[in-house]
Amino acid sequence: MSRFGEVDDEYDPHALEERVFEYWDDVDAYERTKQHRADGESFFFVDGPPYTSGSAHMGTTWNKSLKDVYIRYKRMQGFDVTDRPGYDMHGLPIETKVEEKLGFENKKDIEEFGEENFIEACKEYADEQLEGLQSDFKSFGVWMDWDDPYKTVNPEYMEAAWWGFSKAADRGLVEQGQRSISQCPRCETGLANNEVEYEDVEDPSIYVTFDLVDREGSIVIWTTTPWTIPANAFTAVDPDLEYAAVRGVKDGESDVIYVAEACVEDVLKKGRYDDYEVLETLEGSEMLGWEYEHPLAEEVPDHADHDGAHQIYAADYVEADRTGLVHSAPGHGEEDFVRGRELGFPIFCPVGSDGVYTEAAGKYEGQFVKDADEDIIADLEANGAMLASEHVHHSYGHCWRCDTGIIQIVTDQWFITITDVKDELLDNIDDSEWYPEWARDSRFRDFVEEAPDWNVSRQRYWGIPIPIWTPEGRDDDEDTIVISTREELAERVDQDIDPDTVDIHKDTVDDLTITEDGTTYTRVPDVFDVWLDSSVASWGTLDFPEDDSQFEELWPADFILEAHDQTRGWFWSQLGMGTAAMGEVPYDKVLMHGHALDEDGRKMSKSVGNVVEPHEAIDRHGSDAMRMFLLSANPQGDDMRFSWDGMRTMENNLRTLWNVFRFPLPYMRLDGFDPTETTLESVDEDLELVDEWILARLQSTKAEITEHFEEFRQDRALEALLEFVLEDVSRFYIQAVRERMWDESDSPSKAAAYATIYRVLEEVVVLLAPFAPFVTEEIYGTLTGGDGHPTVHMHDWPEVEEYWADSELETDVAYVRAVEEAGAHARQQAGRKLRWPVARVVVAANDERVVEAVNRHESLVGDRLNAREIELVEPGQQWGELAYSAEADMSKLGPAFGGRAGEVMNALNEARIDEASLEALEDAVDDVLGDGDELTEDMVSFVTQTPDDIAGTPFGLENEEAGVVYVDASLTDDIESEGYAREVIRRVQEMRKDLDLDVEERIVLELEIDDDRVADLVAGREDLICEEVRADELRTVDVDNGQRKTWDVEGVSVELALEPVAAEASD
RNA sequence: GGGCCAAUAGCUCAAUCAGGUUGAGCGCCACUCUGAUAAGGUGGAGGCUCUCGGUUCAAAUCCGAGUUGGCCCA
Repeated sequence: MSRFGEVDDEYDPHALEERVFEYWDDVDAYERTKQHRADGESFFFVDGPPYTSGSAHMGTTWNKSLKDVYIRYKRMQGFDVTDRPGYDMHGLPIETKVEEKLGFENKKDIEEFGEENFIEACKEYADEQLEGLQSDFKSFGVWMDWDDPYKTVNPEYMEAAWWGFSKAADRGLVEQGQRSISQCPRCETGLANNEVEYEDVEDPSIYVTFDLVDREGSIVIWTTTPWTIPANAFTAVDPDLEYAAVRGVKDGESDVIYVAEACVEDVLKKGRYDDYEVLETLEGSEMLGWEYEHPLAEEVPDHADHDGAHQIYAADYVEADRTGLVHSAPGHGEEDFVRGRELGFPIFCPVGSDGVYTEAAGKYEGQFVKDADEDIIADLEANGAMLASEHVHHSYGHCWRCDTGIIQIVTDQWFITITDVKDELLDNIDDSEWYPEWARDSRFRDFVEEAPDWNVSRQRYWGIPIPIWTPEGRDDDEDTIVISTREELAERVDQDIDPDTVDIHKDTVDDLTITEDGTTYTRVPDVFDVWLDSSVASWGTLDFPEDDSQFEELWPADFILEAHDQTRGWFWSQLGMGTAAMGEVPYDKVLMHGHALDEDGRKMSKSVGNVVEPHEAIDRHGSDAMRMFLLSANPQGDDMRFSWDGMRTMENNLRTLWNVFRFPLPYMRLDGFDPTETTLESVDEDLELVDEWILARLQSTKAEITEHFEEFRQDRALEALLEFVLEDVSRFYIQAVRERMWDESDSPSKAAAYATIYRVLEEVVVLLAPFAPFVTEEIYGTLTGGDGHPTVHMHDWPEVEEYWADSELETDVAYVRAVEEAGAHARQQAGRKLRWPVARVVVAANDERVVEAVNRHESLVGDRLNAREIELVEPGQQWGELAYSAEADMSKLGPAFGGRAGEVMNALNEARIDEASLEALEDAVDDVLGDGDELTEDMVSFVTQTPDDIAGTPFGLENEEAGVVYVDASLTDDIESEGYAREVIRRVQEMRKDLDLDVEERIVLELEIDDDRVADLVAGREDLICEEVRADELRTVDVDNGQRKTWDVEGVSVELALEPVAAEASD
């Protein structure tokens, strides 16, 4: 780009972004930026791998934008940042998508299709999805190493998982065992807790009576899963809870039932008893050991029949809810299973992995459990064991992928027994720093404290095979071989394989056997839970252990950043795996952001139809605006509401930046301004106050932005930067230096303004580059020509230059601006447009610094407020003809007046007095002051009430009242003369614009004013008018080539006509 | 059912930790400027600070109980 070249008149994000993409390509911007930092201190960022199904939604887009902004920021600070993106490509979600595509119903279809073919189809599908995600991420300018992402399906990555797992096994943390797990009967695999989604469904709700063996009556249990009744082994009570024996009467017959005392009324009502009587109450502990009969003993002949079966036991999962007695089936429920094992019971589970009753279920054999509910309910009724049967709406777990209702069954699974290292896990949490802190201390810690052993085995195909080989014919966890690398695999297996080329997916490794000491070992057929894949990302991303060149230096990760759903996901799996394998937490700093919600704060969901696609946002407002909008949201734990309005605002902000940037370009070009020669340092002597001020503001803005970045509050950094650009640069500085740019001669002042604005723009663009990488690139290129870096993203992060810092000056100008704003307000109150001069502006200051500031900037204030004269009233002095009231300071009034403080405040606010003294004030509020009440200086501040013709407006900084600006709007002939002249000028300018005249074009003007007095006043300013509108003479005009128009100026009719001089000459 | 977080102007948020007359930006409306012009400036309207209790002279703020939303867990 050539320096100060022509740029688009308007900010057009789409054309601009397209140009920048091409430019990046042409100059290898990304590669060179990375290369530029290759020798820097390393910063190890690890990308949490998105799952490759579906495209990038607004949440993913937010996540990647955040990553990009911090990566760019760190790079600019000189760090060599690891930026390898990752993709999570294994797992059930992809299997189910592929099954859907192929029209498969269950595992049998897959087996017929062939494991190898199925795995290949999954890989193809995942790769397709990956490409879609990559192009989405690239489209909004994320700079990561897209040519070399880590993929969880690559052999070297799978090996990283094997290695980690084998380290955990070395520490004795891998075991096989029975567990009660959530099983998806369709996918025929166990699910991790975090793969279970809860939905509201209708289920049976039954109250069942178990007849007692040694005494009259029965106990009552409640359940929503009738299909677990066949597996009942015992019933649980709370030994400390009060229970009651109740005789209920129904249809003339009576039953004795036992329930918790608190539940008596509810249960009897459910059972539709006409009347009841409490026979006795007893503690749960007194019921322990009572024996009862299995209500389906005949239907299920093989039911649990061991010693101690069908008795009452204590358990801590009992609550005084429903009946206060809990039907317990250790072959199903997790708590039941744990308690059953404690009691030493054998586990009876008559249900297969497909949810169909086995032979052990007797009468129900071959039925799908949920379908058997009806039969079981009917049988219980027939057996007289049904107290009440109804239905209930409740939330019930479903498979996260196929939406099938899960069942709890006990099966053999492989575990990483992280409960054995719970203390270590909790200790390791403290080695990580979280933003926000509560995410770690409240949320994460709670989760880790309660986390059970990690079930890592899945009975599926598309995953990393579990690298465990067991002696043939056995599948227990004794004498196992755990393989850690491909090399080790090649060495130990009986078959001949090449470790460099072998793909270690299930179809390949299933056939491999190991023979050692005369024993043949075969692999356990399971694959890993997909969460184990990403849990090893901190070394998998380095291709460790295959490539050990970086691990030592980089590990653990310096920084990770994900949404709050990853507390139970990646944040946890990495802690678990890191601790099990390495004894350490694999990350130092964690930034946890929220989810992207719709405009109403609801979750975006396809079924609701409120999803905003990122590409639509880009189409409407551009990538830069979208990024800035996303990055303007607080990243620490809070959810973000998407807002089209917010998007538009960001685009408008960029448009203002664009206008600020292109405004000085024509002048700089015209004057041949060369920023390498005319540097800020070279024009130091010629800098005007406003230049020094904007440079000082720039320094404190830089400091503020960097501080926010270090606290992971890029939203606040952006806010500070935008405020600087919009408030300080656009609305104040540019306004103030415009006239210096118009100066046609080469003045030192103009050079100083150029150098200042150049420095400001350059640094602004660098500071904004991490947020808006496109527009900043183009601006930077235009400013630097060939002299800068090839890309703004190679630039160093701007540091505060103490030389230019000047907090006193910043404060002074802040006062001046406050005066100006208040003056403009007062003008409006007085009904005097800015075009009309006012006789004087009086600044009544409360503070000596205001006096200084206004003195130093008197002409600036005078110009801006179009005042003939600026008058100052020193602190402590009073300006004539003012009335006063008072404002109360509640922090003083409260303690002094107690309950009456509010009343006193109101009286003070309403009081009107002639002089600002406490005595006068006390008199005015006499009726609310009691005997001995006294007002003091610090309780009140006086407020002025102004006379006619004069409007006053208070001004100040941040709640501190610094004084009052009065505008004297009384009229004189001189003022009216200029005012009317300005009215004429402005209308002529508008007509010039209508005629599309060039700025330099000369005209002749005709001027006809109805009102004699006004005509005289305007005549006195003919020179001014001619000069401003570039009129050569005033005379009658032939409007064939020009324009004639009659205007209403403050009620006076003014006829104007003009034509260009050139046009007239050609007549 | 339990844990964590949030709730303040139409919208996005600040003020909450350390109690003292609720603020900003955007949007809307009116006015204004006219050599950045699909830009700029000024003003106005707009708040039972989610509800109910408590502590206090004083509560958006502290405490308790709810309601709604989000995430997590069962």
